[in-house]
Amino acid sequence: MRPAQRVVPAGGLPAPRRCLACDVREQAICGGLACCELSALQAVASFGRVDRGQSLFTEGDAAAYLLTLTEGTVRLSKMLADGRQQITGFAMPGDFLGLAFRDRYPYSADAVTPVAFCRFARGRFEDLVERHPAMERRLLEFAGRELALAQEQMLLLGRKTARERLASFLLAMAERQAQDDGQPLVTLPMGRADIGDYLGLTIETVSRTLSAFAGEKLIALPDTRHVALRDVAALRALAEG
Amino acid sequence: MRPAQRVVPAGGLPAPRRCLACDVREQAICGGLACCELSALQAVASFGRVDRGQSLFTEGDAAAYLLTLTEGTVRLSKMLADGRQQITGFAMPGDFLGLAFRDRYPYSADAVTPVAFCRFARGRFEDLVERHPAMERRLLEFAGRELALAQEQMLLLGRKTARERLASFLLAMAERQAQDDGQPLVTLPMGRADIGDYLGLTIETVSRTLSAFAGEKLIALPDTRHVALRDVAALRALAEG
DNA sequence: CGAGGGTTTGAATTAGATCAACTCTCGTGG
DNA sequence: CCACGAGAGTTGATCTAATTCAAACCCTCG
Repeated sequence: MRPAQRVVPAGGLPAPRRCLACDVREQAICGGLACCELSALQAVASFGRVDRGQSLFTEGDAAAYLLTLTEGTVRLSKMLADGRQQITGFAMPGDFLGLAFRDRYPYSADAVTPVAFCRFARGRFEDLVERHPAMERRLLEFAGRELALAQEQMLLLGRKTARERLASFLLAMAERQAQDDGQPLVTLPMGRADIGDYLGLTIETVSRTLSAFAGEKLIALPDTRHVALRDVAALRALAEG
Repeated sequence: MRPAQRVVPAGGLPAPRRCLACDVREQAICGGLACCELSALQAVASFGRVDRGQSLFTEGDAAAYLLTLTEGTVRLSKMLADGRQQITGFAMPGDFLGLAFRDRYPYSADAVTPVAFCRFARGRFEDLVERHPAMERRLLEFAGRELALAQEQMLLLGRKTARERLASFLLAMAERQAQDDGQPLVTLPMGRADIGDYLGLTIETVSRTLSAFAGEKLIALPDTRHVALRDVAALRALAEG
């Protein structure tokens, strides 16, 4: 893991307007809250940024803060004693980090790109949640979605082949970046190593499989950070077995 | 995918006393509720049983009911088009089924042993939850725990070897059956096929690995449904990499 | 006693990992 | 401006853990 986090105080908007101006408010837990709830939330929030490669928090640390991601991509990962790691997910703008509500973070969160976030002190956030059932409902909704994703990923990791895993991954990324044109162009914010650690594969297998897909005209690889899905139907058939 | 569920109306205790007499109330979502909440919950509950091998619900079905398991073991699984399946978890007494709160069940639930449960119609349950924030909090707590378990399982499926998976599984089962004596005797309610589908392995690999553990005196196998953990420390070392 | 499920054990096969070499890109400094 | 080096990605050859295929084995139950 790289150097620790250094939270940069936000410049820009004056505090009272910040949440209302937030791009990701509707997708985030802040969405659908009454305006008094929103301002209560804003009162316990602080805004921050970290550079690519820096850590937001580390597995096993005391869980002092909960975060809503507003810009960038974050890698969530768990590690074994000997250094093998599994990425359990990638968080993107609007996602909430810290849903498990445990004393210690059960996974690490590292910035894959430059990242901006809203940070809530855990104790104050929990008090707030206790007083506002609407927030609790919203969190439960988020947790349910996460849980369904996690179960989908277990199916992938336990039973799918390398080709099926990559096909599933590309389709999931396309869906998240949802521009529903005929041939989606997916941007990969993370490198091959992170894709491998997410799919339970090695770098080499990821690279080989993508090359194979390109050879079969299922995708095109204009550069290492972009994938054009040329045959979504075939990819979907692969992904579902 | 055996015959469908047939809910047997509960005999036994008269309705008003049922929840108060329930063995699993403290572990289940029903625990820690005020007594008025408990009786509201009881009002929308019906009790049922199914035999081993029967299905409680199937992936993709409309999610009409949510359940609390009171006796027995349930297998939760997702399937690919060609029949490969991944078991995402085993539910035991006190566990709640249906946390994802989606319109359709995202996985199937099948009885591994004879099973008894409390069943709540989804709509009525959600109304109830809306009116009782304490229940919402309790559900969030359950969802957080499930999420942490799912992430742990992703690490297992993505990065652990067969030996490490089996060691982790045996320790987790021992913990769940928590009788903290020196050499825990674990009962396996499920067969080798289910263990394999849970750990992302084949029946043969499960069987071979257990035999190898027995050969190394890490465990003893008095019969196929029981495992005595003879060297917990070594198993733990294995499980953590 | 014999049939049938679940389990174990053995031999052959293979998907993906590992080890290794090479390429490409990009940023730095001579 | 170009040489250089570092990091990321690709490609190739080999190896291996786990799967697959196959054959017992061993209970339980009619």
